[in-house]
Amino acid sequence: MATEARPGPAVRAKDDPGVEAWGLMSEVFGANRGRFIATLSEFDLWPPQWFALQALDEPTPMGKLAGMLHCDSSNITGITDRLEQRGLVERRAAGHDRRVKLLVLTRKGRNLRDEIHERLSVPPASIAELSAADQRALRDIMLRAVENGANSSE
Amino acid sequence: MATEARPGPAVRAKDDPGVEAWGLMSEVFGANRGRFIATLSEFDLWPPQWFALQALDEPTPMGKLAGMLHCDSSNITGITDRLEQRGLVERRAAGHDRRVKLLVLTRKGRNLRDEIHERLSVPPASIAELSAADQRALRDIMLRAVENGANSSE
DNA sequence: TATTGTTATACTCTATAACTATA
DNA sequence: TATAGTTATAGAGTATAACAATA
Repeated sequence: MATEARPGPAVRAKDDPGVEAWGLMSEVFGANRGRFIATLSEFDLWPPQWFALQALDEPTPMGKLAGMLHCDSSNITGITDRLEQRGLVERRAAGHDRRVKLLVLTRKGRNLRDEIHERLSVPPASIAELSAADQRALRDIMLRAVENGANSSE
Repeated sequence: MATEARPGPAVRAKDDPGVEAWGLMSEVFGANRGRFIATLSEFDLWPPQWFALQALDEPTPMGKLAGMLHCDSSNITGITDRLEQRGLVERRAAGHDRRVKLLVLTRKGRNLRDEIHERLSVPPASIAELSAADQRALRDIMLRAVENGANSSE
């Protein structure tokens, strides 16, 4: 059996622009991790608490939030407790099913979410220093990528 | 003082391709979080352990690794303990300064790092389904971005 | 004196399993 | 019976402060 006959992913990577692009994107994102953590820490938020605030665009059952955060439902209890103590979210009855509790952002929670979102939306130097043409091209490609994601099964 | 006179970041965002591009990149990355966590979990690794394996390209003082992972040195002790128990890294004397301990990947650690890297390097559908031209353009733009990052102070 | 890595402490996140209350 | 959320538990990550060994 000739192992060279059918190149594996590691070999293909060098010729595959998609793999290369994804690797470079990961690098740019990795370089941004420090600022991300530092920003949340300024607001006394742990990453999962931020993910929760960000996910609560509309009243959301706790179990559904667990799915969005890719964690067990039991964790959502604690995360919610701490956000609720700070007055950032509320537990609300669901009406149709008395087992379900809907999480809702308070006014204070919405304000905090918007403030942090604005801070994190500032692009890092690696992106901000691209030429205007590159920035526009990148935006357009990413728009198409997000469309792909929306149509994907996952 | 007219608050409308000088639009803030939130207003600028809609006209700024860099901000838009960064926001969309964040969206693509966020959508990939589930696969990232699931992949590490397959190998019984927590994210910080993976970041450590990934950072250890060469023998590295523990304090320097703490800087790379943006955490306190005291955490590196525990993370290293667990990686060392599994035979993935080694603590080695530094020679010139007997306070310093260098962390080195073992053969087993290098193999595991390469295997995981190969898995994570597969682009998500949102990127893989872009046209060949878009993938090449994205790769080229990201190459310039990474260059920017390398030249940046941060 | 200052620095490297460790230990002790306290808090948060994480999954699993057992539980309550609903359905 | 099955499901939504809680509690209990144990292991992992996190920062702070105090410490030993070394510089």
